[in-house]
Amino acid sequence: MSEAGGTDSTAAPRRARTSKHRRIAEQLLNAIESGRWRPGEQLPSEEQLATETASSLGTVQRALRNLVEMGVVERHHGRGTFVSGARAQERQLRHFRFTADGGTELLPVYFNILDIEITRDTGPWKDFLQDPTDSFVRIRRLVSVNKEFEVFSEIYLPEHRFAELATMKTTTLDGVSIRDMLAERFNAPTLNIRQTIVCQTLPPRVTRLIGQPAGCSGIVWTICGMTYRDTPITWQRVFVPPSDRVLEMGAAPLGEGAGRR
Amino acid sequence: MSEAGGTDSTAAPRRARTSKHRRIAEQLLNAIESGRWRPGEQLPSEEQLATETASSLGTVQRALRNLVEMGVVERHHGRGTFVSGARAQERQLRHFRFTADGGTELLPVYFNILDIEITRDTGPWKDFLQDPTDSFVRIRRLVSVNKEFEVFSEIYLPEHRFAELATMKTTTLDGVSIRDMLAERFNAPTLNIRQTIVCQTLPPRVTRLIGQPAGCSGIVWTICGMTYRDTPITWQRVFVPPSDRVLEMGAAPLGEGAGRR
DNA sequence: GGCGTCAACTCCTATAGAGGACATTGTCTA
DNA sequence: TAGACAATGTCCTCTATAGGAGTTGACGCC
Repeated sequence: MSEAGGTDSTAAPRRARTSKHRRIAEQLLNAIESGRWRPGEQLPSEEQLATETASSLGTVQRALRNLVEMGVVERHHGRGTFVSGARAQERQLRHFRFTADGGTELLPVYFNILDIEITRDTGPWKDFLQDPTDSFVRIRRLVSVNKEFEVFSEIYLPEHRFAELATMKTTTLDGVSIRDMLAERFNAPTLNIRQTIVCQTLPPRVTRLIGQPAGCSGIVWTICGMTYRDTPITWQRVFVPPSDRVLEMGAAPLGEGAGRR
Repeated sequence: MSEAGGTDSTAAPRRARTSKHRRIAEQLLNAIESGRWRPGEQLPSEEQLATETASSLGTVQRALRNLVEMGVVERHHGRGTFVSGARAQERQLRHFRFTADGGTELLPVYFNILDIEITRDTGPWKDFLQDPTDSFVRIRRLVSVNKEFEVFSEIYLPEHRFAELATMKTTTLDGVSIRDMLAERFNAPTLNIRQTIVCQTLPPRVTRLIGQPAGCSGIVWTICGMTYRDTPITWQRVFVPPSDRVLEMGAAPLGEGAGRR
């Protein structure tokens, strides 16, 4: 693990403030975050990590189990431990999706980028994203849900980390999930979210865009996205017009066996 | 553990289909579910459980850690392991709450029961609740959010388990959180939920009740509640009129250290 | 009574080791 | 060539043990 850089942080300090398995998890998290292993790549084996961190197998296993819970890595019996990729769709689905009635059928969604710009506008995103320069990348999109109705979405990201986005051609992002792209190209998977909803009259600029009558009520849905270490990365606001289609907000199943019956 | 009744389910079967720590967790879950220990009560110590289940400390600890994640028990260093009570408010708050803008200030909520009845009506709740007799207890309430606006809520519960509810005086439930009551009186804490929202014109019967103009749009919010073993217990539909107040849908933090920075 | 000390009880962390189960790969045989 | 087989690498489970750390209550002392 010494490649991870700097002093060996698993060395027991004079007065350990955290447990060893936490330190190991923390250290692996650092390495993954810094791109030491890319999404989909395999981590060293338990045994190897144990010798590298001078700890026993059980301790390493506990650290790894913890990372699994956080959604950072995946473990496969007999194969190995891998950095969770953007392909971990189940986790994405967990967050939210549009479904037909009953929640059985998942509706397809098509993205269409309007613009990508750097803005210094202030708003609720400023407090959440905490960009040192108070400058943000804003992506505005029209999202078509099953070609039945449209939804307007704007995403704000801290410029100091995602400035590169503003230089990208909008066409390269068309049809792509922003979250997948952040995970793959910026090593910033969305691991956790906070979301709020409000029912309000939609602003005229929005109703015009999504082809709804002026003064129409709708849902204003705010999604704050966080990556490793609960670092805020996205502040997204989605304007949803009235419709029969159901918006499903998935809750995470808890515990090892919470999913099964 | 032999008090838990029946054959000792921790005995290793000829061909173990699950791991021992899972069996232990399962068994403790059964005991808690059947009221062997009430919410707030203390479980036997790790050591005692280990001898009772003829397993080692580490195995019992793993089972207990699992139950903690599922929200079934709480452990306190130096004190013991306790069945999670309805007082585990953090878990409740995790689910959803109304807040003032910014999500900082939590708005108080006042319940007012309209009626409690047994119904054989069919609807989406039928598929979810799976009552063998297709009979349900329905509780309808008016909920005042900070005395600013009102919300209409109807909850359906399977009759075979909650028939007793229909015999209760509405006044005994006034002002009480249904979820807390289910946890305390029926030993059925809400451990997990699935929720969906739709923006639609509210039905006239609802707008009349909550003092909104006819034809008014609003959020129809459906919350499916589950208890131990993901057993469905509540199907709730809430009608929320337009307002500036924010509905916050909490997501569970994942992993042991997901909360900290 | 108030206060400190101590013992008992609890959970928490960590170790070393054994064996099992699953996946992959390469080799050998029919 | 196709299939059986073995070897290897990996995670998974479980055991037994040791010590540390937080909590509580009893006891004795001032």
